Amino acid sequence: MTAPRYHHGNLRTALLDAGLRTARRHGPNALQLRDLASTQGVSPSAVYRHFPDLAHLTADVSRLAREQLARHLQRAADAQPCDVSPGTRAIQRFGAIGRAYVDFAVREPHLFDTAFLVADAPPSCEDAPSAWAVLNEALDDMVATGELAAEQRSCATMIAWSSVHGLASILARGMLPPPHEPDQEIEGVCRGTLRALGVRDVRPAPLPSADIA
Amino acid sequence: MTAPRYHHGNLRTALLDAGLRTARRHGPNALQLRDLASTQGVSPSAVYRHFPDLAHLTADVSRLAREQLARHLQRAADAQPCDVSPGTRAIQRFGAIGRAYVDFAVREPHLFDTAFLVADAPPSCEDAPSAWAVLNEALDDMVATGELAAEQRSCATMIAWSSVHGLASILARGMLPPPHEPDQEIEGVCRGTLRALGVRDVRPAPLPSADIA
DNA sequence: TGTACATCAGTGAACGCGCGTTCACTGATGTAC
DNA sequence: TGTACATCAGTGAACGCGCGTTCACTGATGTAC
Repeated sequence: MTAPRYHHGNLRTALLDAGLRTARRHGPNALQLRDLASTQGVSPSAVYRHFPDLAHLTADVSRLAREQLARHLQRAADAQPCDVSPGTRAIQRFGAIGRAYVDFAVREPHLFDTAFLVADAPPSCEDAPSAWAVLNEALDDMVATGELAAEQRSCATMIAWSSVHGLASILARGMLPPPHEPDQEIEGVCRGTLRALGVRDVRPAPLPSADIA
Repeated sequence: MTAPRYHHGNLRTALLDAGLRTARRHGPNALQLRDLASTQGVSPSAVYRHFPDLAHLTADVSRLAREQLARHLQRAADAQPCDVSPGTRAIQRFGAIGRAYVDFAVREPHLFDTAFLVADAPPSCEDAPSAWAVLNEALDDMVATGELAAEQRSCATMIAWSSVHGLASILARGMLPPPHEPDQEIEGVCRGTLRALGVRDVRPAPLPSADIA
């Protein structure tokens, strides 16, 4: 146990991490300046050494949530097997990303909400990694391997993102009237997305469900 | 001008209407009990004659927002021309509903947020009309006219709802990095949805943009 | 190597606010006889 | 047709709370000479 020191040493990062934990457990509305300060054993005003106000802190917590999502997507894509043709692999990676997106939302609904909250301030830097980039790289790979027609490419980002983001939102917020079978809905939507893009129906290999946070 | 009476006469409805206006202008987080009471010239405690607490009031405002959405969808479907074959008409109605869904979200983002907020209490009654029902009737019509294969029917609701809800959320919350051309994204996603469902690519007739609220 | 000093990163008390909710109450309404 | 009375729908004051933010301050750190 380290004794509490006058200088925290890493307060900014510690506040963001604590904010991410709070948001994950209780949703983005639970992000409170005084509360976060107290989790670090620090007075409320200390926060103002590192953030102009709560809105900016919140915006960065939101960004961290998006980055976690992006890493989750990237991991899912990278976990796909290599011992298949490049085209098949590209499709499998794409499918894995879509499923991981929904998986993230279902398993961490508060974090998903946090990632896409409407912020009152801009984040302090750009998303790194960026979920948007992960998706687009996967689409580019499908074009490169000839699995996705080039003339479909410009609409493909929105077609894929919309369907998967919509499904994720619907499931995460419990908007579906029961009875429903989430796994079937997910498969149905993912296969539908492939048809929308005119891509072969290849399913990704199932993954061991890795921890998210 | 009617003089303020001791008995309001219609306070419950008036509070919900005021709540809907507030939510529309400032978002669901702006719904405050004291504020709503004061818009009706009534003391805060009067609200408790009609609602157990703010959460229940909020849940009903959310329901009203969903009902407005449902009416907007129904109007769009009903405005499609009749002088075409039943199958073509069914597809056009379906397309009109999807576009109206996105149109609602883009033109009334706060109302859209309100419609799908995660409520702490149940609404006092079921949605009437219900957007879910409007969508499913349109899909049933496409099956009835032979435009949608019966074996696609079970997944069709989620395929359609997901893509359109996702696009609506993305546009309403300004999540798309510029530059973007909303109208093109909408057309792209709607046509993609038809491909996902294996339905002929028929576009709905453009509509005069009616008032929403 | 020691020391003065600027700078950085905290403290702690207070401000001002508005929130949802409760409580004992009173004014208005409608119904039974 | 008038009147007593139960019921309904409000009032108004207060409670208790916790929030974000500001301010003058002090303790710790690191650098120049």
